[in-house]
Amino acid sequence: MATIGDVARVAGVSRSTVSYALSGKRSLSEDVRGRVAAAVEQLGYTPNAGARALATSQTKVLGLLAQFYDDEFAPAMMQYFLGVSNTARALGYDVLLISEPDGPAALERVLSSRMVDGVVLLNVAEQDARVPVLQQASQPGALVGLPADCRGVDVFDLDFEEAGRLMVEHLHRLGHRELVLLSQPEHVVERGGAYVWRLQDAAREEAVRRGVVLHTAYGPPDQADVSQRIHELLDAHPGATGLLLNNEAAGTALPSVLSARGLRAPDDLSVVGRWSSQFAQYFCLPYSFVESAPDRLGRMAVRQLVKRIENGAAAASEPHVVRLVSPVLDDRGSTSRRP
Amino acid sequence: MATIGDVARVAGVSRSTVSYALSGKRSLSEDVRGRVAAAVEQLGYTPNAGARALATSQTKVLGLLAQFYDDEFAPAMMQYFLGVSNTARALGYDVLLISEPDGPAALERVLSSRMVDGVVLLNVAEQDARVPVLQQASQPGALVGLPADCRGVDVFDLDFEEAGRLMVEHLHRLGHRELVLLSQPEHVVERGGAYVWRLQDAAREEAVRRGVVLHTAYGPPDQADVSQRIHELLDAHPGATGLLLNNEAAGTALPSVLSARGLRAPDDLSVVGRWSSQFAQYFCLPYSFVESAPDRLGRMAVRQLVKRIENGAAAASEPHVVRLVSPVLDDRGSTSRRP
DNA sequence: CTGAAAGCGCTTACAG
DNA sequence: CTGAAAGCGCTTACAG
Repeated sequence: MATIGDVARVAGVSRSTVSYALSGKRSLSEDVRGRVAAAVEQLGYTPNAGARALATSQTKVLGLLAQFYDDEFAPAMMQYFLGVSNTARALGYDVLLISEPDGPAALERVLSSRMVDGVVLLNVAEQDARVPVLQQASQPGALVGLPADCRGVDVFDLDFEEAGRLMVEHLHRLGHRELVLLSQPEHVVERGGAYVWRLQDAAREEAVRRGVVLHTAYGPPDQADVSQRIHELLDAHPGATGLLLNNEAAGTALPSVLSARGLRAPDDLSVVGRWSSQFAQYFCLPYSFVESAPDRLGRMAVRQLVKRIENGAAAASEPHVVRLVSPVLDDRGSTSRRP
Repeated sequence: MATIGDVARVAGVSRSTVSYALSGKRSLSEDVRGRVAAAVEQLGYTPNAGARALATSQTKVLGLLAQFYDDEFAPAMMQYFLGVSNTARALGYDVLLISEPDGPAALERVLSSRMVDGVVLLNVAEQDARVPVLQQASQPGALVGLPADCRGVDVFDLDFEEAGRLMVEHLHRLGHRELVLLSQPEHVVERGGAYVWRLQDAAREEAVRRGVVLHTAYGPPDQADVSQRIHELLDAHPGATGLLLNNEAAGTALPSVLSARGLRAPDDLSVVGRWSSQFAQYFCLPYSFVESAPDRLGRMAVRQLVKRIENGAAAASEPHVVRLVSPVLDDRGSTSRRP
């Protein structure tokens, strides 16, 4: 592997000159610049990333911490990855993917060994053991998900309260007075998936405010039973004219459930889900939904993170942000005036 | 941030002694070992990964190259990631996630800058521009997917030919004589997704061999039309008693299509898919399927890759492998004797 | 406009 | 059993 010394020798200049030629940090004569470029070309020289990191204390790598659970397929995760990865590259950073079960330990490891200039935490729970680790670290971090303690970190998330209100409001305006909300399985909530109850609680409050009856339920522990759960809910609440889904698997199962019951959306039942447009597209979901915009959240998190990394002292004094993205309803025609 | 020099000072030993104490590469007195441990503890010392990489020429990082396409949701991708990431960590490696659209350039970049000790290529197409880049590199690589040219790389993939034969054989044994196979959209094939026709061609040959009529079709370019495509196929081939799916979206859409037609599996139609068990579980797919085992393939690829990285000279002489994993049919009861 | 030199934080022969 | 020193491949003040 060619080193900067090899390039210098071939070009007949010093190593520092090669370095400056590559970084453009000082002006060089046409002649020297040309000789260096030729030598680089000839030797196929690429700077060694490790050596550069050691000299500059900058790795140009971002850590991406994802939490996986055996009982989750996490279909939105991929979109987060893409949003983070693409944005990072556009800003000159690579992404180190950390998916260890023990998130706090993994975070501590990559941070203290200086493998990364900053981190993005995905799937942040309300009480998330990774957050205090990050708060102690010298590198900045951006979170996707809303923890109880947001000090010293930048936070991005969908405004799930607003999403809950939006879903209820939308159907109330169409004349519906009795709704059912099916959320993720309860174990998602138990491990700190605060977004589930943030949406649910807000939907409940909005329902009360508007005089709408709202029945709420969690998805079954095993997604295989989700069709049955939907059947049970519709059986239990025959007066309900609207179904709200905060559960991707329920969305994919719903067409056959409705078909089995001889129901059609929106004629017999109005339906609103909450998932990403990529998810809707891939699984051909014919329902209106609140867009959860995972790619956008990933992008926002990385932008803010890189800004903090590169602004150095200036950024350190800038206040940290908590940005809750307003949900947008993508109307696919699965809701209509109450029959 | 504490350095090895700080630890040495606090422990009252030399920096090399600290290094040896940490690596265990030479025996030290109880006393010294204890003092070093105490100093490390007291200072919260973690070795700087970049400095270590520079000194050892080993980054302990693996590159993971994934190709994403706008028209794909790639539900299996996540399982590959998990298989790769978990196995890598278990073997002491971190994973750099590379998802740039220009795969060959990205590969060249991380390889020549020595950011990684080796790479795993996902989604390898038959003619894959990343493969020649890898073949020129000094680091080893493992592929998931079967390229035309396998020289100098280790290759892992599901045996899609065998999968195609297995699906046909299974239904033929149950007395079925006319089948329909719905594959991925054609654009997946066009960009080199050889696995699509590897399965399809083998299924065709097996059908001919067994005297079974096999109708084949690609999924629609837009997955949103997949339900309609299934309807069309069933309309066009009323005599078909078995449906084979090499298309995840078709699997999730099928329940409502069957329901709409008043059909039931396996009473009216036998169904066999090809996807991962995680996919089947999350989307509650009630059909028998050939397990595509993405996590297992990821694991195998990483194991082989790490073996090559760490065996050094010994591994270089070892022949490269092309391992096609035999498919396994997970019987969920969606097939039965021909009515 | 260019170069010699120090330094980033490790590891590992070499020496005792 | 332990230490002084060289070296990994860069960058960047410092000097001219």
